[in-house]
Amino acid sequence: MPKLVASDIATALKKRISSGEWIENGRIPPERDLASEFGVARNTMRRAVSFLEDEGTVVRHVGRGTFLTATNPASMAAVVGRMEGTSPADMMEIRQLLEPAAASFAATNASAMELNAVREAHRIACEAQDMPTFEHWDAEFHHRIFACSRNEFLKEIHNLMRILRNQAPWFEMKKRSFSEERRGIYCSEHQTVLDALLRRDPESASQAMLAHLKTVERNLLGR
Amino acid sequence: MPKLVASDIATALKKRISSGEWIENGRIPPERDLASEFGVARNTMRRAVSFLEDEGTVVRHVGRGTFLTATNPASMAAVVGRMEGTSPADMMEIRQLLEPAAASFAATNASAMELNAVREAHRIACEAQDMPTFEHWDAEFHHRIFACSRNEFLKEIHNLMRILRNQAPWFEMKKRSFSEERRGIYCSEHQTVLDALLRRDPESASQAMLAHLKTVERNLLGR
DNA sequence: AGAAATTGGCTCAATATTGGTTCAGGGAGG
DNA sequence: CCTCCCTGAACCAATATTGAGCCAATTTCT
Repeated sequence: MPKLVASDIATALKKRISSGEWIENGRIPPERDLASEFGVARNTMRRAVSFLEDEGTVVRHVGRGTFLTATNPASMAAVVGRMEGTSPADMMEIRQLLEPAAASFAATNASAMELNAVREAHRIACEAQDMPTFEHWDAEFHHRIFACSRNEFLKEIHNLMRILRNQAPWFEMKKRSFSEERRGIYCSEHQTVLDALLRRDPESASQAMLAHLKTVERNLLGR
Repeated sequence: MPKLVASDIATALKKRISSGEWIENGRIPPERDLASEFGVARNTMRRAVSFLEDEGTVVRHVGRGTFLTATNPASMAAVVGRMEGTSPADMMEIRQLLEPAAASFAATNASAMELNAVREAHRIACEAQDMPTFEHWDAEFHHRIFACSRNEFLKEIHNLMRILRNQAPWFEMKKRSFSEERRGIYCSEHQTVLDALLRRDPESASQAMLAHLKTVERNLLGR
């Protein structure tokens, strides 16, 4: 039997990590525990963990413990936290990437019932008499298109964008950029998108959505 | 068994919350009760609850109790929760939308230093002797490309994907799909992307990245 | 209205956990 | 014999948990 050296322990550790066992809190057991579990001295285990540390797989803090990088639950919350500072310009850029694709997916995947829901949101938005109502059904129109994209991840990203858009920097911006004329333009552009969806034409749907988003961006960011 | 720390309690709490046990009043038990139930001191439970508070999962009122939030932060947490169930197929679809764009942005926006960082990650990945190391620097390569895309929102979405990819359903899949031959292919594809970035050629960078992602998807989902 | 109980907010000293470091010894292989 | 690496132990410094007490806001009971 080959002798156990630190680098062997390191690869054994990596295997354990890959097994996902410690993913939960992103924290791996104390060196002393690991050492006894693997049947080696703490010194050896320390050197093994040091390999992982050099690789960047792991970070250590005196008194706190050793943590997997980019996996701890706090990081998820941190991501969301940082997202709250997203600039409208950045988000609009990404919307122009995702939303035409969502429209394209919807054109091929949506059920008749789902398309009806999209049409309904469009109709109510067009008939809305005040800005909050219009805005709500405008958002709903976009949301329902994502809803029939058949991609859960895409849907959740849109939910994120939706939440972010209801926060501080957007609120004023939307108010500033709104006008009766623009509402009319939005409605007709939505109509174009909707028509493409009903024709089951992914390419047109994607193009129409992109055109619409460019209009929105122009109004919002004032170019 | 490793010691129970506040963050562990926090994740345990989150589980209890998402199990819907306290949904009725939207109120969770007093700290003192929770502390004794989980077998920790009140101070520790307080710190655990503070995590949830920071995340916005919960609001506290002196004399009244602690309540689940029905507003923005909670829905944000819900989004994150639902995202954890994202299927690899869905995510790969979105990666193919976002990552070529990131590469394209990077080609035009990256500083020379940032490109060096990308090259460095590529080099280490190519020289890696074992799978975890390769995987780490492979991920780092992609991450650094996003890092110089100059779009904060895009970067954060990628952070999300990165975290999700470190969770359960992906682990086996990655292990299954790995082979020495494939590693070689990935390295050469990365090289193509890197070359395009260094040439400052957005179009080629985007195409190369897309081609790479299609390879990854094929290997991962087994077509 | 007023008293009592409940509940979160806060502080503090004592204790425990955990990574960081060092050192003396032992065993395997050249 | 010498080198290399592991073992075992002790101690340090950073951080966390404990357990207790008191306060302030709120609710509930009298």
